[in-house]
Amino acid sequence: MRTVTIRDVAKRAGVGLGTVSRVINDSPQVSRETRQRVLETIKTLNYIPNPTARRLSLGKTLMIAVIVPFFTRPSVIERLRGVEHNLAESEYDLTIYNVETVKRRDECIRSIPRREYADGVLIFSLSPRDEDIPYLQKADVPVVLVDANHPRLTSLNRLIVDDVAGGRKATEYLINLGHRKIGYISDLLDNPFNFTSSKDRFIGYREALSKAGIPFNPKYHLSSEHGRYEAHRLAKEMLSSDEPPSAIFASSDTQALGVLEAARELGLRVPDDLSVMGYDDIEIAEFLGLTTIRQLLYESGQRGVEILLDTIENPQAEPVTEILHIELIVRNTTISIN
Amino acid sequence: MRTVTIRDVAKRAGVGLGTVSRVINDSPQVSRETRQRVLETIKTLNYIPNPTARRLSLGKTLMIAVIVPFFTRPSVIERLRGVEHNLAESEYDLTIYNVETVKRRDECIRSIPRREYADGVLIFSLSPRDEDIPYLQKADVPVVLVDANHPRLTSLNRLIVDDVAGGRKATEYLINLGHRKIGYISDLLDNPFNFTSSKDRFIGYREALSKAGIPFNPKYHLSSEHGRYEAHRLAKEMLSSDEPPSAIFASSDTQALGVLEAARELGLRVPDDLSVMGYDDIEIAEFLGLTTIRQLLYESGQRGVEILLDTIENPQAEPVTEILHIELIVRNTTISIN
DNA sequence: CTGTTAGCGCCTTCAT
DNA sequence: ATGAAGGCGCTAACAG
Repeated sequence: MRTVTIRDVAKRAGVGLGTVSRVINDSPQVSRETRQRVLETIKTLNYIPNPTARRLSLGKTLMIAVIVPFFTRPSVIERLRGVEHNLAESEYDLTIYNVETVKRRDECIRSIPRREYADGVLIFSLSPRDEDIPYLQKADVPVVLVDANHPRLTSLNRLIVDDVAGGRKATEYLINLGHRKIGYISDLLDNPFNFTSSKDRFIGYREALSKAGIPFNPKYHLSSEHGRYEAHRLAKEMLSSDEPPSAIFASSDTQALGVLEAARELGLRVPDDLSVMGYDDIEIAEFLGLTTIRQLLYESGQRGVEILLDTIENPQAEPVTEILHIELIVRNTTISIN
Repeated sequence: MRTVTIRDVAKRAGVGLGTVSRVINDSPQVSRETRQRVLETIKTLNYIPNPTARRLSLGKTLMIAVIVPFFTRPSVIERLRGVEHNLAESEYDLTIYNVETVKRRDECIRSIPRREYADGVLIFSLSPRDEDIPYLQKADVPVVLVDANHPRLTSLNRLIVDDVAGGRKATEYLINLGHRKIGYISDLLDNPFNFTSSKDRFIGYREALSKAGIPFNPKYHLSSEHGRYEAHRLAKEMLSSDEPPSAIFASSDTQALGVLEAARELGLRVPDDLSVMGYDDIEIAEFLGLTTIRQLLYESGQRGVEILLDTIENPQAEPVTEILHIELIVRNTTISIN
């Protein structure tokens, strides 16, 4: 049972294989009846064009690659949902390059953005480092950085999240509620993946404090690997100290969950004894009534694809730089202590 | 800046392009020094073999396709995590075919399991229907059904979840706690995607009731589309009736969240006024202390890949049929009313 | 409108 | 050990 090729169809339909190709590709220059005949034998032979051969011949991969770190994190999934939505109707397939190690991060960033691998590449949340620049600059396919940035990469499309502003907004909100002892629990500020969001949010946090004349207390910043359990541990530590904070700002909703768990464990009522705020507004945040900073995750995926497809169609276009909108979502894990 | 091909390398290195190919593919029959020279020019030319061309020439796609419905649902993600984990080290790339419409479901099931598209296919949670059988039977690549089944498809590898047993287990547990009025909230039992889990769990639920001599009350079964909001609505309806249930079994944890919300809204305390149990044991279940039935989601993805890769290597092997383990996880949304 | 032909980039067999 | 040539299945340009 050999695979049916275009040649079989041509022979069976009594036409040249160019004609079959034309039919497949909806070329207008085929007579109605020939097309009909070809279509029929395609059906009876159960023929499907070989995508690999098409790709080679077209010189296109018909694939969009997305390089994402830890693709099972809720915030990442939300972005991917947006990507998928806008890609489903297109002619492109989606390949996901999941990055969970630094080695793989480097490999992906350096080797995937090439014509041989994809017709367009989305890079999520992995800000290029100086060493990556040359690879990205000579990328011969459209690239969109989403939630990632590098000042020198103005040649790439970028959807930037202003995490400094987000951190500031969150902290200012807590300050306005009367909080003075505000903890910040985050993942590692400096990390080999070059995730910058926690660091930027920290900068915003510091700025807000400073603007309000509140000195920064190093005891109020604890960090470790990302995760609910880790955040749980850190929060417990921070809340068990001599002078525990009255509010904790976690650098993601997932980590905020850990903070909530720690509070529960220590018998602290939220928000009465402790205000908690997260970041991202993932789906579960609403269920939990978690106050948080919403970033448009789903939309960032959608918009990223949009820009990518535009750039594929029109490679000469000026690279796009957009700042993604963020928004404070007040729910009921935060309370005024005035 | 044309793409560098194997020919450029050959010319530059002063060898035939066959030799370059041999070097790329670690053929032993290349002299040390020639290999060295080729390797060097590969590096200086920054050459990467074109995967599309390799695929065509090898007659392999080097891709594993996974067909999944609603890939952003937590339970699905968990399975995909397992897949990704076991695939990362292999030579295969992962393409995800996300199914959110019936049309797409049929297209994917019928056209993806072919040599032209992938070297192996995983199908998650989409049980084939009779009409799909011929397509699947003549699939010329290894296929693994995970959480999906069809009695007549013994030629395919299958990882089966015994949802009848799961539904029975959940219901028996509630009965043992003294509950007699037990609601079941689920998605549509008959649906065009042919998801069978809710229906099977319902069967188990009915079996358990019947075994305990409890007549089935149709008012205690409500169903609609899948989702937290939908389940919320159904639960509210059921709990607002004349004779509300003392326990509700939801056909997924996500839906159990909706039930919890409804209870909260109606001022019912969980578990004192209402016992709630879910299904799946997704990550958030632990955080919420939700009693549930755990299925090995992550492991099912891993095992699926394992079987797939084995079958690719050894296509003659007998198809595997395994029943995935389930387990009752008791937490604190359920209570005895004896 | 349609058949024929020359690649697309790589792998593999066949001589050498 | 290595070079040359044929072929993987398809598209597109060229004749007719």
